[in-house]
Amino acid sequence: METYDPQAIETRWQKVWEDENAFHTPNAGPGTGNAYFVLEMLPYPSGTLHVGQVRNYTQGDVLTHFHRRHGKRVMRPMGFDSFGLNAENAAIRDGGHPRDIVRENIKKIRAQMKRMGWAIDWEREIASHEPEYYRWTQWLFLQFLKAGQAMRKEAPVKWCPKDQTVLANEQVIDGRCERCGTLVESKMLEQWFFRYTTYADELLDEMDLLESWPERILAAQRNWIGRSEGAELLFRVDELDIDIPVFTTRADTVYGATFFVLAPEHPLVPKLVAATEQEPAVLDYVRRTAAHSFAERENKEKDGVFTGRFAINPANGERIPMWVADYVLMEYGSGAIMAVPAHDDRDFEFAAKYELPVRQVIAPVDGSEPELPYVAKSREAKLVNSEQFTGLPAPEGERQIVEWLGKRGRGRPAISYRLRDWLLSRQRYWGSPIPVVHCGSCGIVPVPEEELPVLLPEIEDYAPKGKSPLESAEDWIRVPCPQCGGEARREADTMDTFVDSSWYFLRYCDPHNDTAPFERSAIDEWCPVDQYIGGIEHAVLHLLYARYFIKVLNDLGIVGFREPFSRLFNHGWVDMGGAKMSKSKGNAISPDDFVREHGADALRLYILFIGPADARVEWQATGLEGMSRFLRRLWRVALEVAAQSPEEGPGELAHKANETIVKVTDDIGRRFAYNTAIAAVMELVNEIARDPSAPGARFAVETAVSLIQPAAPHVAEELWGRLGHERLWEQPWPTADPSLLQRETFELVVQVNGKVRDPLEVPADLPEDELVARAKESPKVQAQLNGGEIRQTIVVPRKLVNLVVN
RNA sequence: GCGGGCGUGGCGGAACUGGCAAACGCGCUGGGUUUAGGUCCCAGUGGGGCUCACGCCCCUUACAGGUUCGAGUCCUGUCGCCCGCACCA
Repeated sequence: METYDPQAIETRWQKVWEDENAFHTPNAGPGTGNAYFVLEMLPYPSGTLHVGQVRNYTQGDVLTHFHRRHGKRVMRPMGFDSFGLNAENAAIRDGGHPRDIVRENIKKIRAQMKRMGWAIDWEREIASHEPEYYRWTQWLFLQFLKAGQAMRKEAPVKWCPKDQTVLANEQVIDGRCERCGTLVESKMLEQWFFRYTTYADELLDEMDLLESWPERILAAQRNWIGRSEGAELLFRVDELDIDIPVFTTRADTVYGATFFVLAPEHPLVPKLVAATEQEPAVLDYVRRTAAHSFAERENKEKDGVFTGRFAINPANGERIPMWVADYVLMEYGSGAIMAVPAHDDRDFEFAAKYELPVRQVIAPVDGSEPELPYVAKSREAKLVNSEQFTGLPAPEGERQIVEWLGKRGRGRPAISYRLRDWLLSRQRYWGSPIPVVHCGSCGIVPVPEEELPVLLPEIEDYAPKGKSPLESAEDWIRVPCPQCGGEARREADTMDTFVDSSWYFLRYCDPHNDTAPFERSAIDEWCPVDQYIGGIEHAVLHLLYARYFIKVLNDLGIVGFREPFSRLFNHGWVDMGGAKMSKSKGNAISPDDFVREHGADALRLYILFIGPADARVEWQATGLEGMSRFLRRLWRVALEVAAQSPEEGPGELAHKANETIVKVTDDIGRRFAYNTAIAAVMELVNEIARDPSAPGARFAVETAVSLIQPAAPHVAEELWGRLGHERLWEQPWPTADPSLLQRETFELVVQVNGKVRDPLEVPADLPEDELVARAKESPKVQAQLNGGEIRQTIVVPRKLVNLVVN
């Protein structure tokens, strides 16, 4: 018998699919129906693919085939997130232009993807570094600018001293740069921001529109947005005519405020201490704090310095000392707090260090004496030492105090968010230029849309210098102002690559459009994405940015929906040596050797079989052999069955095959349980192998081949041909024959006191009382009953009988 | 501290709605085919006990309770692990 030769089979079919453009799905216009958009997250073209990424795209591939064969017009595109530091750093390290590095990498990855046999519509390929793409990234930026959603502002920002660029909040992990691990510093800089925070409530509330996002992602986003309801209270600075607002979630504790703290970066600090005895000490403290990285600041013991000033507590008129301390953050709330040491851990720690007074104003309702700090805020806690509010439950006390202060103009309910605006400018070369011009007389002027794209200039030296390398492109940077024609300079910063990936799925719908980013009709046909697949690492990065982007575009009337990704599946990553497999960790395993030795089908099957699709798994190459073994067995059995004259008839194999159809369809379509789907087909093949000449064997083999096709399309296609058929990739998905799902008998589980005593084969149509009678007849059951009296009989139709005795 | 999740053989895992725990695969053991190795085929493989044997019994899903005729699955508590956020007022 001819042996299974995966190399020959796979390259043959890959050529057929390529020649036929088999997986291109053209636009058919909106309302055509049946459109289904399968999308995996945009890959970053660093080097070559590893098996962890193979997992992502193989899962998407199974769904692509599955939905195609259910009659859907599936769009399954591919592209590359090709701007960014990775290519730029490689260029600095090894020489060469980032563009050439990216081009090389994309070429290699594309070849690997084709060799994996993934059903990708290559006619829609995009790459974010190409002018044809970033022209429209720039165009979208201008729409945001017009709408007031993009702006320049000075703010305390995170700065990576190694990459020499600012970072978005989301790119700082444990106080370190997400990319290089360097401790991140704080700088006060004027930068470009998207007004992310204006959409905080929509980003929270419209989570209801998401059909099946994993709870952990939603939780991470809720957590990241960090909405908290409280109040803003006004404290007057004694002897100065200045009011300073504070945000608090514990207005119920206002009578316990014994001191007041400002962040070192608070703009009023210099004014408070100007020309006072405390000025040198305070300014020195502010300077020393600025020199600390965020991580250092978080981990050190709290300290601070007295300003010499006092604030007036708006509730009781008390004079309380004002301090500057680094445990108060300028970025949150108003950058100043009322400190209530009796009921806040941090304030308590600070008060203990500087021997500041502690006054308890909340106590348990049961009258017990709590250990301080006592942070309870519930109906179990009541106010004490709080003048007319004493005795109220804490939540009610809060409400009344805010209302009372409000009437006197000293407070109001307020909401604060942890979310900060999205800092989008980067002082680096390899990104899309921000399409504006700085003019001495007109200020910031957008580049006219018809002049887009603003092309990246060619420069010699990409090395980061703390300001954008584009500054050195003198010819490029000097331009006449589009408004007044006077001398002006181009914006030299480039955009965060997350801007590129916030809209790429829209471009797939109309990838070659050169007069607009996309036709609205193309978007209406395909979007939102029906099934998005990607790793959890983008929980609060890409996934939140893209949601924001779409909401703005929807409000601008550019797209007709609120949420970009209807359904999201988070695949688990692949570990190697106990750590997540990645290029940067140096533990990446290339698929190439496995493809060469066992074939793409075996690797595809194995990566699906290795564990539940959403679980993290450890890479173990030994399991791959089992998949090769299975494919050889399938090959042998199929050829053997193909060679014999068909002996049809609904035997046991026909039942088994129909049950397998039901199981596999449900596993793939509803549960994303590719591992058990494959196990089910294996079971069927094992069953056929026991007697390939049994009745129904041919039907069973064809079913097995058809069901395994989304996971192992090459061998399935080859065997389908040898079984006398054609073009399996276009065949309708098999449906089960209900009459063959019915069996004449079933195995009745007979229990005594809940323990299985005798499984009995009985006719399917036996009435309940007959089932019980059969159960009682069983000698094994009789032995267990031991003549005892049956107190209760439980019958589960078509499953079991449970006899309960004393 | 807050939030999300997990704990099943030597290993990866299955058991979806409470109904035969360990499907499927890896590994291992024995046997067959083969000049040999590999491939391939057959059988076995959670623990303990009884039996010459066919078989039969008991225990077992981190631990302790609970609900139920029946719990890996539901509830309470404990222990352990993973992930995200964290000086957010």
